[in-house]
Amino acid sequence: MKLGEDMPDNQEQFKNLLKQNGLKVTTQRIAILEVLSCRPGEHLTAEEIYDLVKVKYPEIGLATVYRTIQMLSDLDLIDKLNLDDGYVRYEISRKNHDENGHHHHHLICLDCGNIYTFQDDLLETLETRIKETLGFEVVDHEVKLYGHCKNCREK
Amino acid sequence: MKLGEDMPDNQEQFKNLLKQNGLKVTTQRIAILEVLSCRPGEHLTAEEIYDLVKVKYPEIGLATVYRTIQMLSDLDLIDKLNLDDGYVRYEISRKNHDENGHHHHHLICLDCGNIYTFQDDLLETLETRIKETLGFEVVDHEVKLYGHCKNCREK
DNA sequence: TTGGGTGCAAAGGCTTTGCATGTGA
DNA sequence: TCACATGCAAAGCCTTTGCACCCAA
Repeated sequence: MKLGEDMPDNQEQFKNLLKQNGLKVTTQRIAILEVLSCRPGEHLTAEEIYDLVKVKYPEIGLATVYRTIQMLSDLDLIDKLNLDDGYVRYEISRKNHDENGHHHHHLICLDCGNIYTFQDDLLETLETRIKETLGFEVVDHEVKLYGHCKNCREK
Repeated sequence: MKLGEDMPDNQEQFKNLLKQNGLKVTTQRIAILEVLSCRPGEHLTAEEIYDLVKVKYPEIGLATVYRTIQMLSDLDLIDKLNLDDGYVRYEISRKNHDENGHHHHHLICLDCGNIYTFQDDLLETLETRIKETLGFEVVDHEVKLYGHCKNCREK
């Protein structure tokens, strides 16, 4: 996604979504979504989002960030990622680019901490098999793969 | 695993592991491991473990439970499971039954909250492919599948 | 105008830590 | 004996909540 190209569309969509849900379009909400939209693939904590929004909008409160994050999550506009380090992280949803509505997967480097993402439909087979054998119908999944990234392995 | 059958072995192994690591064998540590060993497949929070241990050992403190849990996790004797509900859950590790050292996967029912587990090596293929294409070497993974279980679907 | 939104500070809730006492080796 | 372990309570830390003020519609 390029800045100033898809972004305005994204914002319009967001505004409409708010209105459709009886929510108000506020400067704070727009600012928070913008921060996340400008950083696809980054996984920001609430505090990090707070600090980034404060650059352009110093009056914002941390509570507003938490409330907005929750709202964005409810609206499926952002994805949660929990790395068990005490922070919950968020990134703009890529659902638009993923027909089946599934989340992408994360590769987490144990050495440098970088997070890489990838799309894969391999789990489709698995989910079909689970439904047939266990009667469990999968509607969503979260996959985290831990290991050593290319850069760290070459060092 | 049956009570009074594999359990003593498990305990002996545990005691040796403690000694090997310069740690002391205490009543509390044995009691906590026992509670977890007797409940394979259950996913207990620290508080739940605390309550269960208190039945046989009422003097134990919650801090000891937290400290022991951390130790058991470091020794790879228990697995962590985070369902993002504010609690971290623990279960006795099944690593012994899993040659490659990988964790099993979790099926989480969105209706009743029950957690089912399954073993699968389908990810092997995926991990090989990831190594070939991205140069990322996977050493561990965590897979959570959310959906509707058989019981809930039949209702 | 007016009900939802915001900012600030206080409260919550799980987990960790400090410290004096206890105990396994 | 003595270093490690435990219990209790206090502190930490991320997140949520209460409330008076504010502002989008």
